[in-house]
Amino acid sequence: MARWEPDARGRMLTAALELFAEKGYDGTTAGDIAARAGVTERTFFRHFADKREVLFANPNSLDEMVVKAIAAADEQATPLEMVIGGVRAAAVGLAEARTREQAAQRSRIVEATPALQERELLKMAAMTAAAQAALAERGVGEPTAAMAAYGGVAVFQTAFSRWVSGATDLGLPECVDEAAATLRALT
Amino acid sequence: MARWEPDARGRMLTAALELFAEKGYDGTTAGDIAARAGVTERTFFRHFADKREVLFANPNSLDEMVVKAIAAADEQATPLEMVIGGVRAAAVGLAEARTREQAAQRSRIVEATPALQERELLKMAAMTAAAQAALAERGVGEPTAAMAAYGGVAVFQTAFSRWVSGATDLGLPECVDEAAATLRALT
DNA sequence: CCTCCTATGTCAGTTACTGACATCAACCGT
DNA sequence: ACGGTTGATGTCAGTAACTGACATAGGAGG
Repeated sequence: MARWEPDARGRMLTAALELFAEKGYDGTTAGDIAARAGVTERTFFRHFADKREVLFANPNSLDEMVVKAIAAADEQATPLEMVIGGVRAAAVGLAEARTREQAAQRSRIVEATPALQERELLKMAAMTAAAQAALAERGVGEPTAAMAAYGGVAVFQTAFSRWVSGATDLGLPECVDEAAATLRALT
Repeated sequence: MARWEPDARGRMLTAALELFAEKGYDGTTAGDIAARAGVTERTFFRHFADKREVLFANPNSLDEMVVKAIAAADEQATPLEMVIGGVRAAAVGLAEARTREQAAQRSRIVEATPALQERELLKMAAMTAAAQAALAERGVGEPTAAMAAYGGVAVFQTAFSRWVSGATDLGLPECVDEAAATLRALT
């Protein structure tokens, strides 16, 4: 018999989601989450760098998918097309990992809490930086790589927001296509 | 004679900048800043919602300038051009308020501290939302307004980053023009 | 001269973290 | 089988970011 119940991390993850939904992010302490998961607060902070990270603990990071897709993109594609292809791949991955309702519930929590919005924005900025670096790897010059990365991530954010809003029946990848078309129409 | 020295807020502002430069953001406590400004920690938190806000306490908010410029934009302009015009106006305002060296020093502090990056991203997101709302006011439809706002803010961020980097002798507004040209060339 | 207003001080309390050290099942080599 | 090592956890004390409640006293206004 194991010394402790297995999958402490998983228990904390679900406990956190439950508690955030019940009492809100600010209304639940790290100790609350730990208690419901049957561990101590100290253990919580061993698994998550801070309280916010519980909501951002993704095994299959979107960044990686974006980077891989950019690295594998067609030589003929423009930088913007490469990034859009990347975020589309990430969208496919994300939609496989979660149902829209799961994503929407998480989104509701994040949108209700500035501290969580900040963290989400930081993750998006990391994705932008990763895309930019991947473009540089493909030989895209500096001001262009930055702008293309921003554009691609903007497409992703717009698409995601529209997807979870329920304003459409489209899947997330199709929302990406839609947002990409909007971006192209801008100029 | 006044009961206290006047301009406590201003003293805290400069004390914070000094201390962050001397000991780093994480190395200075709110109490340190208050002490150097000759007030108590409690007073610090009465003036600033949290420790991060000391670095983001701008009297003339960039958002306002962007919004005003969009409201005043030429009827013929495309949504993207409206936002770019807005961030250009903000760039002019910012360059009037601070020297490049001041902006660069502040940038160094922010870039060295994830917590401050998050806050900066939140401010940029607020600017995006403000621009989007201003576009909506001008009758721009939803997916387009969001993408145009993202694009314009991306231009601003790229321009600002290039300006403070010292890689060019251009002024901030000219960096905006440059970044805008890069964005237009993307498609 | 009295009164309210406002900026500040004081103090106690909560919560997010962090470091140091202890514990003990499980695993690994002999 | 036995002993040493490892790794995930517990325990505990401490720091720092805030927050609420209440006290204080100059200054403005009647």
